[in-house]
Order: sequence, then C-alpha cells, then structure tokens
Amino acid sequence: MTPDDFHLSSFLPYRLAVMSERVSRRLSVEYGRSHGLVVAEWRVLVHLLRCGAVSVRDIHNCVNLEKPRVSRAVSRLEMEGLVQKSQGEGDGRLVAISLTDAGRRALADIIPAATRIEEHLTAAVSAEDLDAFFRVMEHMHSVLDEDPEAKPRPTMDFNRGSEVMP
Amino acid sequence: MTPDDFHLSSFLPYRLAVMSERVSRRLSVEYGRSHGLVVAEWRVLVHLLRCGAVSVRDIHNCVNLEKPRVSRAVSRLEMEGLVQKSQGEGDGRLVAISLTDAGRRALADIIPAATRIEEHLTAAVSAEDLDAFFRVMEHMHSVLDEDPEAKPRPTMDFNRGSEVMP
DNA sequence: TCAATATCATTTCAAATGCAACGAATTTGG
DNA sequence: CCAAATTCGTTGCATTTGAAATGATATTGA
Repeated sequence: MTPDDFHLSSFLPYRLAVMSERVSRRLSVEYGRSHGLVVAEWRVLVHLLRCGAVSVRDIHNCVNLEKPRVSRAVSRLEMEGLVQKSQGEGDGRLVAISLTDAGRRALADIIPAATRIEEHLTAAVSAEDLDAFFRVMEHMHSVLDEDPEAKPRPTMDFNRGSEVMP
Repeated sequence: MTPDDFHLSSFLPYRLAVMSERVSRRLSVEYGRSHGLVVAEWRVLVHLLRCGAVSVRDIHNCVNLEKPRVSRAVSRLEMEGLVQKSQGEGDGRLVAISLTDAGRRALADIIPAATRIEEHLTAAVSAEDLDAFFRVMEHMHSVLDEDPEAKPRPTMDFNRGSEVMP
C-alpha cells in the first residue's frame, strides 16, 4: 500500500470513530433532552442499575470513564437526587454509590427509548451478519488485548469477581 | 425487555464507543509518539494528502471535526511546518491549505505504521465476516441517515462534487 | 507495633473543546 | 448598483477534560 492510496474514509479506526460518535450523539439526544444527562451520567446510572452499591473505582473499571469523570458525574447525579452516596461498610475509603427511586424512575423512562434506538439500528440486519459483526468486534478486542501499547479492555459488568464493594 | 435486563456491556452504542476509543488510542500512540500529533492534526494531514489544496470548510465536511477544531489544528500544523496556507485564488474568504514536503514526509513515516495496525486488527478475520462487518456498519449509517434527530454523515473524501476550492 | 507503601476519592490546574459571536468577503435580489 | 443576507475563517468564552497532586484510609512487612 503506497501512502497515496491511503483514504481516511476507508480507514478502519476512522470509520469506527465516525460511527461511534454518530450513534452516541443520537442516543444522547434521548437522555439529554428528557433528563438533562450527559454520557458519563447515563453510563453511571446504567451501571448502578445492574450492580447496586459500588465504589467510584468499580464504576471507573466497568464503564470506560476516567476516575475524575466518574467522581464528577456521581456528584452531579447526587445533586439531582438520582443517586445517593453512603460510607462503605468495611473500608473507610470506599464510597457506596447506589440509585435512588428517582434514579430508577429516570432509567425506566430512558431505557425503553435507548433500546428502541439500538434495535432500530440493526432491525433489518440478518442474524448471520450481526453475529459476524460481533465476532469481528470481539476479535479486534482480542488483538488489542495482546498489544502492550493498547489500553486494557474495560471490565464487563457481568462475570466480575467478588471485588465489588468487598 | 425489562429495564433490569439492560446491560451496558451488551449495549451496541456503548460497545461501539469502547471499541472506537480503544482503537483510536492505540493509533494515537503511533502518530503521537513519533510526531507529536493529536487526532485532529492526523486527520487533517491525511485529508490533505488525498485532496490537495482545500479550505477549512472542506476539511470540516470531510473529517468529522468541528470547524474551530480544524482551524486550530491547521494553525498548529502550520507552525510546525507540516502544512502551508495561501490565499485562495478566486474567493478571498477561502484559505488554500496544502501539505508541505515536511508534511508529506511525516505522513510517509506514519501511514505504514497506521496501516499495519489496521491490518493487524482484522488479519485473522475471514473475508466473509469482514464483508458482513462493513455491511452492518453501512446499514447503521443508512438508518441514521433517515433519522431527523441524527447528525448527517460526514462527506467522504472521494466521490465529492466539484465544490473543492471552487 | 509501626513506618513504608498502596489504594481510594477528590481536587487542582492547564489544556482541549465547541457553541456562539465576530469581522471580512461574497452572493443575492430588488 | 447597492443593501440585505450568506458564507468564510477565526476568536471569545464558558465548560469539559484528564493527568498529576492531595489528603485520607488501609495494607504490608520488617
């Protein structure tokens, strides 16, 4: 491949960035207009719905956000009454962050719309193509997992050890 | 789908964001460490390699960057001698931005490494899966194209009209 | 036991970001 | 021909960002 044949528009990292940003922005219209949330707050809320009372560190590990960003998102959400912080039981450094009822209500409002957008994106895609799509995604992750220059893959919110609020 | 079954880690927009950011960061190690570039500057350089002398507006339309970001990226690149600005011929508002020899040399340095990363990501993927992958990407774009709430898809750097430096 | 080290959440601070406003140049329409 | 409206690139400004520092708590190991 000579450098002259190099196109941004066919370059995989660029195509991923464009797609990701386009989808992300479309989604943010949903939680932004209806509840004034930004992406960091949305991710924190969703993580809490699944994982209950967790620490900032745990959120940081699971939702691909830097720690300060999580900390600030949690503060804003607390001010708006969507989450609550309480002193962790054992370790005094940890903060136990959990959803309030208002937070749960907000999610109950947003999640159906978010799911609708997601489904709409792939509604006309065949099961085979969709399988292949995620197979390729998974493969790219595994390539990066082997690459010492790449950042580790974020922890998934399932199949984690017992390090959630020890 | 009840809200309780909603997982961030299986949510398509989130998965796209994680993959995109991971790939993008890995790539930025390449042009960052070797030439001190950031992603905006990298995109501008690549676009110029393909499209010659173009305006800020044209770059903005083609590389998915806001206009101020393009303007500032071009300024930095000019300071470092990788691009040059000249008065556009006809329209006095337009600025004709083009690569310098140093800019071309930088690209000749970076592009092979970037291509290697891209190839490595999909080297072990079957042609069928890769086709399916891009088919799904294209379909998601076409869904967003129909969505009035979504931002328009950026112009590709090929098959554009003659609106490049009219 | 207790000093040294590590981890947690937050804050600091400088840089990046993007919307909106701006001045300059061009196009439009009367 | 010229006033109004549009488009260009840049800059102002408030917000967001994240790496590093901070202070508080835990853990380690001698």
